Amino acid sequence: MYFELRHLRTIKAINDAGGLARAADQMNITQSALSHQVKGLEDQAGVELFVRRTKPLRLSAAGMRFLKLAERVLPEVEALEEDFRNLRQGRSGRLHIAIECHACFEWLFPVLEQFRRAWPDVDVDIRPGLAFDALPALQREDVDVVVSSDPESLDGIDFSALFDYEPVFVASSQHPLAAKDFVVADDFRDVTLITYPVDRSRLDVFTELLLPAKVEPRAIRQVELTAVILLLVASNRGVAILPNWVLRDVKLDSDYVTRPLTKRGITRRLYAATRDKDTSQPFMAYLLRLARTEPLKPRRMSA
Amino acid sequence: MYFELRHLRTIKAINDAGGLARAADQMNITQSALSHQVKGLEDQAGVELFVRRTKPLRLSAAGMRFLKLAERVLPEVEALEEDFRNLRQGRSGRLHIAIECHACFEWLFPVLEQFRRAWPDVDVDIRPGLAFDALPALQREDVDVVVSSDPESLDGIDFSALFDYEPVFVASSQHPLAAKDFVVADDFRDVTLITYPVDRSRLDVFTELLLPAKVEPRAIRQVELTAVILLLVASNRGVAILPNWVLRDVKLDSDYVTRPLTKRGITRRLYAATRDKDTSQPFMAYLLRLARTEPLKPRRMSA
DNA sequence: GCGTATTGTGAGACAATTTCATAATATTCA
DNA sequence: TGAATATTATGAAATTGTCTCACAATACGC
Repeated sequence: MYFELRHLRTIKAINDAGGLARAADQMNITQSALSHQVKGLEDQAGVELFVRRTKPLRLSAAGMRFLKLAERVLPEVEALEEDFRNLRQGRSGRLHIAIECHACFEWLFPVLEQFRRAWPDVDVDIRPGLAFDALPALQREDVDVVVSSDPESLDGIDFSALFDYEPVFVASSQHPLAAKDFVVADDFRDVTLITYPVDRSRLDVFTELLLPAKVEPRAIRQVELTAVILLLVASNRGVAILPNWVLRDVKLDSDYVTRPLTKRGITRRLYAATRDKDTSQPFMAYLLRLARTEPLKPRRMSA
Repeated sequence: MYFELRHLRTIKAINDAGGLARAADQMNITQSALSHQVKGLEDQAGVELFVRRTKPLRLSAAGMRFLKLAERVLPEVEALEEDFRNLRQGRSGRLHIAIECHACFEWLFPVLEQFRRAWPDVDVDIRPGLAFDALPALQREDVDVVVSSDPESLDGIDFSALFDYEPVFVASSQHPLAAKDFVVADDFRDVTLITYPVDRSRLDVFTELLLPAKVEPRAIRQVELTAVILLLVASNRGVAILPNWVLRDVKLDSDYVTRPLTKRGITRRLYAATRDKDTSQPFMAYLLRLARTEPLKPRRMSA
């Protein structure tokens, strides 16, 4: 017993049109074809779907059940068809973003907030869980964008530069190192370093400064939330390295100071990785444009 | 762009089996056929449903939407198929009952209560609205049983006798007519008659007694609920004619008395009309058996 | 009843799906 | 890396299913 959507469409059409002949007209097929089809369907179901005592035939009790199913299912199917039409025209789609850098929440949220207004039909999500192996996940279409500062040459993957940022040293204004104009690797031997709870290979402090200099901080404390890191730093429980954009909106707060890493400062660049076939999609282009400009805009200062 | 359930089944199978070849096996079809089908489906949709970078191919973002639809829709379709299988075996079905006689609620409810326990998959309902034209509705499969006391010879309709009943006169024990051993038509000239709010042609008092004798009661009051009729009768606001089964469970209550109509009493017979093709259905036969015995069983007396 | 509207049926035309055989491509493991 | 294996793709032929055409059968309305 195998039903098809065709059958659901038929039942609904016959019910709507109030008869087999009219329904056939409406579906642009012969009345004969419909008659055959109904016969086949009733054979399949093993149940009489129509009452044939009267002349425009009517749905039987069993037929009514079939109709109910049709009226629940067909709209859903049509919604998907509409969805795909939009997808072809680039109006809808999926935008699941994996972020490798933990602090990126800070600028990504406002970006997505603005994005949603422009592309309401796009299914937006952030998936922090995939920090590992984000690029394979991108190739597998588990996600659609990966934000990363380490571009790789990968088949079918585009890396678009977003903006430059500077990992800066943050410490309490009471901290001894606050007296310096800039900090260097050796300065970390005697500090408690507060970091995000991720592998060292994904922390700028280590990759850019401490690992090359083979310096190990006195202690490391891992904290999830950026706001909490800043809180701990302000109360002089440790120091941190954070991207400058994080500090933008709290700079006037004088509980802590920021200093460059090394005399010249360190500059890094953030990239968005996308599948090349998606890169030029309208909504993807829109996101990239937004992500390039939004984080650099001035923002209101925190209280 | 036309989707079919076949496509939903395919997507689901490929996802479940984790690959096209395994899915083909599982569906008892060649791998080639599935490949062709998927190609056709993607052409239809105009959207890539699978990621083909890797070897066991995987669903793309768009494919996932398709899968979601499949997982919502397919169980519903299978439920209907199961429903039809039951229907063929007579385990499920519909039992919508039209009652012409207003008082039939009284014995029908307990009957259906018991029926439901034995046939939980049958869709039971009472449709009092259809009192008019109930038999055409039966032919049209708008209902499945009609309870009536006026059998007609109709094509495709069976009338099964249920039980005999006696329309009896009910009056307050204070009422003058309570003194008589039986009542006749002429006795009604000076009484207020309480009836159900239906046409006279469906009230036994009129069809069996008053119309033939051309007697008109002094006043008629129409009341919907049997319990209310009894209440009014008990407080001597009028008299009524009710089927004896209604009075069975309140007989010992001495506020009112019952008397036969005419010296010999009047006997009527109740029938269940069904479509002949349904009459021998197991659950229909069960209902008829129940309806023949249940109303005659002794019931607990009311308080 | 008779004309009209509606549904049913069989044979052939047409379209879609499946199979078979085989190529192309990815993955695995030595 | 390269051979062996697993997986998917493709084209042509066979098969199956669906539709059309012509007409028979049946119900409806006046």
